[in-house]
Amino acid sequence: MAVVARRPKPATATSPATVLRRQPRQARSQERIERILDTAEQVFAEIGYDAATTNLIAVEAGTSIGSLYEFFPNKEALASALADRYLAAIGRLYETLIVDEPGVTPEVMVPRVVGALDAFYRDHPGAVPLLNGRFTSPELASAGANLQRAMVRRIDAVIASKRPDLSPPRRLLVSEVIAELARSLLVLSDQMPLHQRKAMIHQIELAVLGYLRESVPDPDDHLHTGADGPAVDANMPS
Amino acid sequence: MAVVARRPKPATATSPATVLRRQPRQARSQERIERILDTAEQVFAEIGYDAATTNLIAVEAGTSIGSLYEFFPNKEALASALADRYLAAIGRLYETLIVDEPGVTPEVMVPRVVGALDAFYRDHPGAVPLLNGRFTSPELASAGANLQRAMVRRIDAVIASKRPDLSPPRRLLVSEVIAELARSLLVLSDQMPLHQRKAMIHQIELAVLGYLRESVPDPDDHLHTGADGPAVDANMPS
DNA sequence: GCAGAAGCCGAGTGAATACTCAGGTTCAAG
DNA sequence: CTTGAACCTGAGTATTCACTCGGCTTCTGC
Repeated sequence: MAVVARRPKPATATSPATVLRRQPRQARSQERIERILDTAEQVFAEIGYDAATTNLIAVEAGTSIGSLYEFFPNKEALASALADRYLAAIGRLYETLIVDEPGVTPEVMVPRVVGALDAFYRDHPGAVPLLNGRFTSPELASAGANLQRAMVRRIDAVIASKRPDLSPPRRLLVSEVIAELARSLLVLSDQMPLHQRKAMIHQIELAVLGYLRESVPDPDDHLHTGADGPAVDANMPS
Repeated sequence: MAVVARRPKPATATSPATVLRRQPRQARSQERIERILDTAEQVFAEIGYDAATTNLIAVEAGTSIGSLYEFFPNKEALASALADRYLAAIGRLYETLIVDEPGVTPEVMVPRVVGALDAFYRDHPGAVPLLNGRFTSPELASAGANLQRAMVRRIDAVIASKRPDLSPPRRLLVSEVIAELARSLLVLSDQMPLHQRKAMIHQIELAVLGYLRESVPDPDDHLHTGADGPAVDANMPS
């Protein structure tokens, strides 16, 4: 991985926020940019960020390196632009799926969210290493962390509404665990052979639901109230 | 990542199985090799395989590139040698911990295995990307896959003994899910900030146990026998 | 103590590759 | 139609980095 520029920095000290070196004025170049990004996504996913050369990306996109560098200041900007795409898409997904609606039980919501995320990562195999990789640039890492926090907040809000009896810190821990389970699930399913993937995903839904039952015993469920209440001791963080 | 030689292959067509170019005859060089490997482990873990240069590893190990290449045929051999170390250690760990003994319930074994693996990966942060990385060389990938299969087999054997009522394919699926949960847990805990890690690990144990209860209802547990028996439908793979 | 083997060193080599730039082409406004 | 801006091109540049090799040092067996 190691998304690090070879040379310390090119002389152009442009603002770090902007991903594009220059805004395109014509439709032709706008399309070219899209094509370059689509190709970069493919190439990164297939051979990894480091092994991907900017020349290869340009050629595969049917253009020249010169054009690539006309708009993207450097190789990392390609990764950043892709990350922006992914973050927006996943953010929308969360907003749509992790909601506090009356009839939506965990048994309904968990498969829904898990299924949607699985589908997304299947369609975008480059997203996992980009957002969750160990050696990405600081900007990408913090972008991924923000996304994770957003998911935690949404889950926390839903639990707060459904289960007002839980203490806030306890709720937060559970939310964090669920979000982490979800993230690791995605990393996992990303590495799975396709034929096992579907069955495995379903089992993982069971694991999440199992964790919920284990960790947050349902007061309405007379079958689970009994000697094994909060299952195991010491559920709180130190 | 992309553990791929820059040049197709150096002229020396040595056997691929051997990690060392030559066996050391003197104690001094044996120690040097160990030091190089220890340093490589650190450096890979800190900045990743690609960003790590062989020169840096040599210097950090207090030796010269010449000496490094005296024993290791190329950069990838360093990774292979490390993988061998890891595989042996984790294999021993499985043999010790995943065992079919009378008094050992899931509630005992799961925390034990999870704790040991967590400790191992904490002490060896390079192991996760090396064995579970997406763009490692084919040899490393298949080594990691073998390890995973070994874990599945051991879990399967234990379940077979404890729960002879389960059908073999069902058992296998459950074993695979548990092994995958364990693996993803490690990838996860590897990326966690240390202060959250302990609490999170415990919660993940709950998730594994919760999955077990959800997926393999305990016939002895009168609290869980009832209307929600096997919890959710369609537990079998297509 | 000697000879030869084993080990060690690090400047140097060649290939890979991120990025530039001078010169050409296509567009849009007047 | 003209003109200048936007756009495109790809050979070339500068740099990095895996790996070599000739010369030196240390060890071991006799």
